[in-house]
Amino acid sequence: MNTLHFVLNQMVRKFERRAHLSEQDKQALLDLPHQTRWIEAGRYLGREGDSPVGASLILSGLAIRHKVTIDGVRQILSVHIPGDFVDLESSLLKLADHNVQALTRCELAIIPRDAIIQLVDEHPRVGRAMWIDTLIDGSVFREWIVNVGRRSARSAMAHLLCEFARRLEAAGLAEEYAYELPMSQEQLADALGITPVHVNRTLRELDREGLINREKRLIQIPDWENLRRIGGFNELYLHLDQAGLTPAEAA
Amino acid sequence: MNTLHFVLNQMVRKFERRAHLSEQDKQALLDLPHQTRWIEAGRYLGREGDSPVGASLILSGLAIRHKVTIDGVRQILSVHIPGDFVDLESSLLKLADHNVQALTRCELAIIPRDAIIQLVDEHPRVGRAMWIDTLIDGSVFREWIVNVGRRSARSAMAHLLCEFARRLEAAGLAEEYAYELPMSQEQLADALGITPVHVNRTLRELDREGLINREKRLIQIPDWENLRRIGGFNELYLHLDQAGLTPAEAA
DNA sequence: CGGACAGTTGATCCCGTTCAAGAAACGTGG
DNA sequence: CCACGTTTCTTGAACGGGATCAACTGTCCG
Repeated sequence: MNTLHFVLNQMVRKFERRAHLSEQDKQALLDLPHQTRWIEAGRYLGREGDSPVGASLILSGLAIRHKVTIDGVRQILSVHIPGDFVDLESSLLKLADHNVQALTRCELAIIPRDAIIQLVDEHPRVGRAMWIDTLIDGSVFREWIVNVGRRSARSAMAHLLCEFARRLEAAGLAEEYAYELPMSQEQLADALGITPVHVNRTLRELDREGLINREKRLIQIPDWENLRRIGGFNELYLHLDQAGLTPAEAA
Repeated sequence: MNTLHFVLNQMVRKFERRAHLSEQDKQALLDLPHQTRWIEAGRYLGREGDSPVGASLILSGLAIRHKVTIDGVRQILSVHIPGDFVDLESSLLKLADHNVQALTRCELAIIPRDAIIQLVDEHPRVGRAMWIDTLIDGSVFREWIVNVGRRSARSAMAHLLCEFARRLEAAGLAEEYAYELPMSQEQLADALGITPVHVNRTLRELDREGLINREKRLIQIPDWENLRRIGGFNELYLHLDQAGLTPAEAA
């Protein structure tokens, strides 16, 4: 089984736990017209102000959403992992309000806008499952606001590392306490709303205190409970019961 | 015509511009079972961790969403005005991930969770219009991330004031350049992720420079173009073509 | 071997915080 | 209508987390 079918089937199982899908619903999902494509790191999948063309399901690799302020400072809004839809909103909103960019080399299944609209019209339950995707996205954005708005750099960094750990694990892509974080310190800075220099100091501090171990961009968390406490991380907002896979599915 | 019918009809017209609604769709929206209720300022409509009971349509007054960090600091996530649905997510997610609180005395139409689910099942087009509501919510959250993450206090404040101006005007509730902002400086601080003391200084500075005029909590904007520039405000993210009323409707 | 980029470190600066206290506005009851 | 407690707003002084600037190190890769 190739990556595409693997991810599509994971998606169907994920959606099934959100809304009761009929056999036709499931088949319609699997039959979605799409084009699979590899995208190089750094390439844009969509730009602010563009008329969007369609949604992309990430098959492998990571993508980010970001905005750039009037004076050229970037803020990363979210990081997306395989199994995530990015730009589902672009099928229903007229203009993209942010940029979507490949963080690493990515394999995508690109689904035309019209196909999504037709699917949700004819299969309301599938529409509901996708709507829930959007709702969970919103929840993650809300937590991100708290992270950049009210947490110290140290706490925000701990929170971010905890979030990645749990999301990657829930997607069946990593063990909870060890994963690769394919972001430069500059990109982490843009995610946390601080400077790269301060990211460096914050990471070293967490490392020195034994809260994380770093080996290049591999992160290993030897003291989850304390990292969780420092970040004030409570995974409720990830809605993993509806966003992730069951442990059996992830295995 | 009372407030309820006025707001419901506005909502139907708003939704009509998002998805082509049949007469039955529109009637089903108007027939939604609900209970109208007055809520005192400060009362909670829902708390983090609660099992949600249903969505609320704001008929009058303002409501906010917020979260509180582990060390007791509050971050306001959004401010909602009449015509907004709050907690639409609560109908589809199992646990509330944030608090919803009345900012002023509020009149609400509370719609039970089951009624919403049934409505969107039987009327997919209505579901799509509501989904778009969620998507726009998400867009506003994203801009909020930029505001607390990457803008100076001065710029963030200017941006917030611009956002309120445009949203209130689009809802037909204020002229663009003058409106009441019924928030204490402490609440503004929690929205911007800064301290109340600094809110005070920031507001006075904008005032002194002639970018805003304040009379108690009335804000008047004599120099829109400059305030917009300082805030880096670009209303694209509000998706007003789908979120607001046409000028004729707002009148 | 060399050039580019990511990571590291030190010195100095500043935006926003903290603490404190006074002034104004507001609601409430007599 | 005034007295008075409470909340909100305002202002000053000192402090600190993170920014800024700059230089150096390591690493990858053609």
